[in-house]
Amino acid sequence: MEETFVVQALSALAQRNRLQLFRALVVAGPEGLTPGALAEALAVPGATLSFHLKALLQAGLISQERRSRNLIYRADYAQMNGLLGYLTENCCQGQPCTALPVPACAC
Amino acid sequence: MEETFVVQALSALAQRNRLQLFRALVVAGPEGLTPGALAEALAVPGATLSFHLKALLQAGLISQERRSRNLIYRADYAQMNGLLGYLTENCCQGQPCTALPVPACAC
DNA sequence: GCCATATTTTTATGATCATCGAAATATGGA
DNA sequence: TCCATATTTCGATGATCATAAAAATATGGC
Repeated sequence: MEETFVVQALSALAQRNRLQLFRALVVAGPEGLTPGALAEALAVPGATLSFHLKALLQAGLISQERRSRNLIYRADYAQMNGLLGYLTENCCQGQPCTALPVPACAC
Repeated sequence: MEETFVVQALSALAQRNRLQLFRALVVAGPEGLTPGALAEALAVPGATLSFHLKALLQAGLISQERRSRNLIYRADYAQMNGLLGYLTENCCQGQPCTALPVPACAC
């Protein structure tokens, strides 16, 4: 995993609106959510929401699919797991650590 | 875990210098590293380094201890694990997921 | 007490980010 | 084709961040 990608992904998550957005999508699971549903859930104006969804999308943390008139956003669990794993890589030079279970979400 | 803390921690990690700093401390393990060693390892001026160490410290991701003339910085593994767990909390409403192993580093 | 070393704080500058109203665009149905 | 709905892009504003030189501070040894 690229350091540049990791920084971008962490930047994307390091903001209240976007963190809530991402978590909502993580909880929603494979069905995902539309911008409309998210805007209502988080009580954020459409333009602001779109701005933040774009950031998460460009960071590769969520995906977008058109479903007729709606868009559907979903969390990208693979990227998320890669990101989490990166932070603990080579922890303690392997020495006194419990073998690092990379956090897995297999939705 | 507080959302405010999570955002601050993610912000702290969402920067190249700080990410490298944190990872270096994660790899270093319980012995930690001094600012001098870190400055040399990352090739960053002292003032810049100190600025970033402070951010990680205030975010609770690392700890500081004075050891005579040197300071020693260490990664805070508990906070890191809490942070990682937060991102996957309530994933997919519990449904089709492999039970979430929270990533553990027990250094 | 005084010096050398290690580290932090101050300060200034330029760069990037968050917000959201208004305008623009896409989509499906009539 | 034309309208209504869903969503995004544009644009302006204020706020926050990264950098690093220079000055300030802490520590231990002499």
